[in-house]
Amino acid sequence: MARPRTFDRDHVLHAAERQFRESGYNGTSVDDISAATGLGRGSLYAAFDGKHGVLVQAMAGYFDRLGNVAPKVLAGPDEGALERLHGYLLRAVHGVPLADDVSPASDRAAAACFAGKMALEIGASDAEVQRLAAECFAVLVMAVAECVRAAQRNGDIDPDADAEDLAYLLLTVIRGTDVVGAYGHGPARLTQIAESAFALLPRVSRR
Amino acid sequence: MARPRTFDRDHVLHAAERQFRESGYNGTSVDDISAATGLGRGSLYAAFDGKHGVLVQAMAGYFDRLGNVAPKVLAGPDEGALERLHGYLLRAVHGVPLADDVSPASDRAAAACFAGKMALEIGASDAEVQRLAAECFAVLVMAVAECVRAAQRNGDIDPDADAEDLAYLLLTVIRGTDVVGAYGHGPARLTQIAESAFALLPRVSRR
DNA sequence: ACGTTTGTGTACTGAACAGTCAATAACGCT
DNA sequence: AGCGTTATTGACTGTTCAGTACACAAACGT
Repeated sequence: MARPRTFDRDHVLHAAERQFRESGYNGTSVDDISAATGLGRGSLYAAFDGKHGVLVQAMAGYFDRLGNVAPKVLAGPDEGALERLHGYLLRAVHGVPLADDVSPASDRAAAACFAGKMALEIGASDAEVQRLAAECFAVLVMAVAECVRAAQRNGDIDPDADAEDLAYLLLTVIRGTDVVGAYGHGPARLTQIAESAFALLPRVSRR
Repeated sequence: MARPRTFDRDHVLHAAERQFRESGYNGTSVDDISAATGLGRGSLYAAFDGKHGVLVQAMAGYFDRLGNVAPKVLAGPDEGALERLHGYLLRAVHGVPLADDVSPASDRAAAACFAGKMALEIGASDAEVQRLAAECFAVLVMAVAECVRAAQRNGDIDPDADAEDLAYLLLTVIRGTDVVGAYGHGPARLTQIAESAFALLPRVSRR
């Protein structure tokens, strides 16, 4: 009955996300978003309600992908849980888990957590962004904690350890590598950090 | 022979740092800096060469404080090294080590590493900021690694562990807590994360 | 006491900004 | 084929921005 939109909503939000990643929120103008997505200003306002709306909806899209991909990578039988955790840690540090469309040579900018970067930049003054980012993180904590519990059941991780605490710690390391990566350190150093964290997981009871 | 300046340079840079912390670089206008420091635009340009100059020199000031305080907290005899490491970890997570002037109830915004926040926001497009932030981090890595080596000499940490790797890991955790804090998590959670990291340090050889 | 030198405050400028609006284009239904 | 509905576009507006220029104030040497 009416004119259909000529753009793919998810594709546009993904392009906007890339732009926000590259320049930050305050460093990105509406014209930048327009250029990155190919949409005119009017369309952006009609479809997403302006700059802030684009950010919020781009974060929601990121959250959806995250909530689908990360638990899928981590969930599974108890036997391979430790190995899945290891793989996830290494991939997360290099931004692979979400990079369904990123070239094999994953770049640093794409690796850093989008939600984390936005939360650090404007989360203090933007409650909605902070809430979205916190939700993102909570989903990851649950997925990692469940994987840790699986590894505990399989006898790979000390059953006396608190699975949720370990999950928070591992994800804090991952978020930390985003910052360390921003300092200019290369993938080799980040891999080293991730491996060190993995190696320190409590493997057997020390009582 | 000429009129002396009426402001204290370090005090002004510190006020500007607080403003940058609160609003980010792109979210802070020169007028904001002017209001935060009490200096007029003209004085700011004459003394610091504009917004970018203020940032760079504020980061340099931060770097100086960091380079003086952190090694001082960590250096010392081998016997107390592990305890100093523990104390540093907890303080860093709550922003105490640099808070010479911050009220006892340290706030989250002041805790996050200034250099890390700036590097994540504009480091990708500002080589000078990235370099300064990386220097900051390098100083901390050296100080922490030296403290780890002291603890190893004292028999508190597994001598087979690579001290530098452990230092990178611990500092990555600290930087990670800056992001986790931005998600809105309280000091209790951050303390928990820091304690978990400390508890996982390799205490005895496992060969 | 005066003049030079430097710090300080304010008014100004051109550019960039976020957001709005009216005109146009494309589709499905009748 | 025509009409109503919705997407799309690009120009427009008022505001804010970083940076500059200029006038004034203060201190010291002479």
